[in-house]
Amino acid sequence: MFRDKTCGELRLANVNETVTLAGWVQKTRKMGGMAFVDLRDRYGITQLAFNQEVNAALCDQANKLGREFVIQVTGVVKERSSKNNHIDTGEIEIIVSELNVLNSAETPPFTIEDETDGGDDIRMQYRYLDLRRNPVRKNMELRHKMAFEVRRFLDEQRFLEVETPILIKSTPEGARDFVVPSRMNAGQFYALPQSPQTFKQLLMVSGFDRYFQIVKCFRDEDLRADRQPEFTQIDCEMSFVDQEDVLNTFEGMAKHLFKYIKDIDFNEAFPRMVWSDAMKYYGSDKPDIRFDMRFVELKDLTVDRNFVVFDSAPYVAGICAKGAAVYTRKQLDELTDFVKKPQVGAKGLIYVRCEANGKFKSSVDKFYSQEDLKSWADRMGAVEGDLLLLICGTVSQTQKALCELRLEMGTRLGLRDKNVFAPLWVIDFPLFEWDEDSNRFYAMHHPFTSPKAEDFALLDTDPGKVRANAYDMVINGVELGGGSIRIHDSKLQNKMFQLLGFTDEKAQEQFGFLMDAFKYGAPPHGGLAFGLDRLVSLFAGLDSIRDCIAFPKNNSGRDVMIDAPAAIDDTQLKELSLLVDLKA
RNA sequence: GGUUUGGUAGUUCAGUUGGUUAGAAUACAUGCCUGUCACGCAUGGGGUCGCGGGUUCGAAUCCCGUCCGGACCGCCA
Repeated sequence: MFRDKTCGELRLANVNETVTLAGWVQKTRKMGGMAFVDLRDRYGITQLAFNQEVNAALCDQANKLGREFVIQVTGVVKERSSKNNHIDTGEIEIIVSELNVLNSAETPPFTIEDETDGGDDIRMQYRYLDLRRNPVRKNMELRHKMAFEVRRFLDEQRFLEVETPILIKSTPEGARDFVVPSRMNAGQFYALPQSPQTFKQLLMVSGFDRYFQIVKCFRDEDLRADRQPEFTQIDCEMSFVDQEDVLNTFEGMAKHLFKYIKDIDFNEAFPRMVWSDAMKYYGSDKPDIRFDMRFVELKDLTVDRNFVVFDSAPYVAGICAKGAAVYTRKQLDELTDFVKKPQVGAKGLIYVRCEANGKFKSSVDKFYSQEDLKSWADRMGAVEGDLLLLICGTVSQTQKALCELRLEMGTRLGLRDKNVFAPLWVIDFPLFEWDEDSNRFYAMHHPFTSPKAEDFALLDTDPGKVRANAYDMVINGVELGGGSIRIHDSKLQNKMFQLLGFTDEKAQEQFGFLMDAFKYGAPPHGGLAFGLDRLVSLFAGLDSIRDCIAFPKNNSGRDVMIDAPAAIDDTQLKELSLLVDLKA
């Protein structure tokens, strides 16, 4: 046995016990006649004490230990004469009688401490060392605990975890597929699943009733702080349910996680917001409702004052930043620069300060009277000390820019506390999205999403107006999960494929197996999928999902530790019947 | 594909208007130190200033190209 105790568990109660510990050398403090070694494992740090007078040879041996050496020690637990209340084991230390170096270690390229001196790049290259650090390890522990609680909750709800294949078929809709060449079927390719969507629907046809899977999904798209090419979904599907059932079940799961992970009780039901309102008031389908600052339309109050910018814009709207009238010219210029960044895309920013005695100071005083400005302020619910920020342009441009500005102001005004959680459901998404480039409709969610029954008639007349039985769970402006009630009727599914521009042949080729399955008694069903990585990073207050993934990819989709992706041998290529043309 | 920002010691960074031998902190090594826990003190080693080209008497610094990171837009049913 290498050890009988861990480095995190010894207390005053253990004094005089003889124990054996094993772990890594965090730090040595050489005091001449004595030496202290901090021994670290997953569970904590325990101080080892050595004394020249007690055992000179052992003390010399301790003085030779380097950072991250792996050692095993045996000794007696003693109360410290000077205690350290910063660590759990700070009241005791081990008077070592036996020291065994299990393995030496080269000096690591960065410090293995909570506040490391290593940058992101080097930490990723030596991720196995980074994972020794408390903050990273704690994220992995949280992830484990959350996945565990998800399984516990869903098991109690009689969900069945079923594994679905990773090597499947490429589909043209949606994200780009990662593709795997088949050796035995020359010239043919598997695709890795973007989600187990069709399989979970088939499981409903199989009568599995309630399915879930914590599963890796793959999308070959550019990365972001909250997007990795391979990521983990909590994928769920239920039969004989309507939208209300699905929402209630998974609101229950979210509340379960908040309760058992963060000890937060949500007594109220999560608010529901229809998609059109989310866009109208927040300019986003994933609004951060930790703070209000809703958009207010002002077009009708701004016309006919010879201000061409507003007069020529189809849409004028603003937000009211509470207490921000104190903003200086410099700060306002910063905000103007912010909205004019190409990523935000506004042409400019109009401000109105609500000053003392009902006076207004604005960047458009030349065009608008105090009464005009007051009418804006009144509609926006502004009071003395508030700052109005207005943007104009097309509806979609303005919504996007104002959304970014709203979030920026929320951050600046300290309204986005990471310890406050504001969940909601966004519902009634449009079924279709028009794509200008290809001049056709795309499914906003996916082609299996059912239209709302009351909008059936619009399918033929005005497909763009059809609403779907689709929903997203949004917390603090993060889309954590989404799903829909599916189509379970093969005729309706055929119609959807038609509207999406599939020929019968193409639909049969791509999804024939699903259409066939629907002929054999498909139950009404629906479900959703949560992003586990996002859920964990939200709970941990992380800036990037990378921090809760053990071995993540970098911004360019590379694993810098194992240096993947990489070229493969010609023999491998030949086996796979592949030719590489880098110029193509 | 685009916007933006960075690359200088093992690591994190500073480096002014182009000008002497490129600095700091930390890590590392050596010595001293008997209650440290961010131990302390002293000494020391450590640099292809990402790479290539150009301008110049002179380039870490300016210009062009290129490679590699970060954030974001497009993209992500």
